[in-house]
Amino acid sequence: MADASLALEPVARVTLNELAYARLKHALLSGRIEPGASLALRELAAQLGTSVMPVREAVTRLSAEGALAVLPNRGIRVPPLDAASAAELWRLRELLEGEACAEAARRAGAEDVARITALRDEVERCGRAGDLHGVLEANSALQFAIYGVGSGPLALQFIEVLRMKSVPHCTAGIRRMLQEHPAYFDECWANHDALVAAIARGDAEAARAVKVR
Amino acid sequence: MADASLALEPVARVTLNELAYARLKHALLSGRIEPGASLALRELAAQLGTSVMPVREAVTRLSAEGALAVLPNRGIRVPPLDAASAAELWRLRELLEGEACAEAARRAGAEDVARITALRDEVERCGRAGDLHGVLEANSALQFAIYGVGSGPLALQFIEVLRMKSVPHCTAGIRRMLQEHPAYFDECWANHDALVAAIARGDAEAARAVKVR
DNA sequence: TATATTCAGCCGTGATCACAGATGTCAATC
DNA sequence: GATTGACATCTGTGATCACGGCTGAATATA
Repeated sequence: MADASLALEPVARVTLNELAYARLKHALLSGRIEPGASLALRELAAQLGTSVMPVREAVTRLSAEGALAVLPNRGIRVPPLDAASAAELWRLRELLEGEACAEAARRAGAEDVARITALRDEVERCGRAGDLHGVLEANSALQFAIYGVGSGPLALQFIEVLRMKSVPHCTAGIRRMLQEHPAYFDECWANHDALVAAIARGDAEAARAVKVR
Repeated sequence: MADASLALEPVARVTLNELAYARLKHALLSGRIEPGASLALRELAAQLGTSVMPVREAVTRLSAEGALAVLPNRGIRVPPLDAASAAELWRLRELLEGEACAEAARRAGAEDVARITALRDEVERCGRAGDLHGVLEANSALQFAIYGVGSGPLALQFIEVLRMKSVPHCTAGIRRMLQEHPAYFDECWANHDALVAAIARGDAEAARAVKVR
């Protein structure tokens, strides 16, 4: 019998459907899919270089999470967001992301704070450069870095779903603001600063109270 | 042109994959799938009378939600729950279900309270009869009736996912308790009473604080 | 010219087939 | 008798095909 003490990490078996899901999720979270756009299974499959099969499962999953909507015979869209759903979405985001921030404040060590501070600077840098895609990407990285400190994978997954549902509807507004009223974002940077400061001094309730998007 | 003022509800287009999902979800929530059991795509398809296709998408979705786990070439199981995941699961359930109870207490009308009271009685009746399946089913109905009062579809969906992940691991323990220490459940009925009473008098914080499972 | 109709093309959904990996049984070997 | 080897079988994954439904542009009709 072979010696089992090597403790080799098993090779990650990543299926094409997971890959397709990750690709679409990232596109959604970084604001590259707009609410108006119409996608098609076969076209996405061609872009990924696979058959429709993996894409179909990825889309089924995103549709189940409410991040995409499949219109019977007419393609795939980002579903519209009515006022009631939007209100619930924000309430849940505040509940879950607030709790995650509080937990991060309770548990963050010095190295966590340093990493988070660096990411905050990156967001602000992209913002001042007027780089919409960069802002969304960096902002997402910042927030998930914060949530990752105190929250488990399950909470992170819920937050991800909530963000996938809201980001596409915010992108256009953010783009306009970035072009027309860049000064508006000073308030955002101030909120970022307040959140990072609250985490640094371990003030959970202050961290929960800050509203960052 | 036809008169459009009839305001007919569009016919629900329910696909087989949604149906398969609903069937599996219900089986999970009512404790009919045990953590040890091994399922197979083709067997489930045969039970549903369809091809593997719809079942595959339903399982993909449940696997994405963490309610089922797909082992590469070895079948489908309820994933094991380690201590850390279980702790996070309960924390999130308390956060979300507590919030939902609080919201229900704020908004419940007399007819809501009446409906909820009737369901509570049904749970207790099944419990006293030693009917495990009935308890799980009725308890699920009771809690979702409560959550449905004050929460939107998104919150309900999250709660559903959390329960799908925890119910299978609780079933065996509940069954044992029901057979060996039925008196234990008096405490549960007391909690149910406390929750219903808090909702009836609109005491949100009391409703949030009661721990019902 | 304006309206109704048809038809070709594209869509998601479901079924079926092909394939590689993992398992467990059974026989051959030492 | 214990161990190892091969093989039949069952698994999920991915590709391909068939089908009914919807859309939109071109055509026919008044």
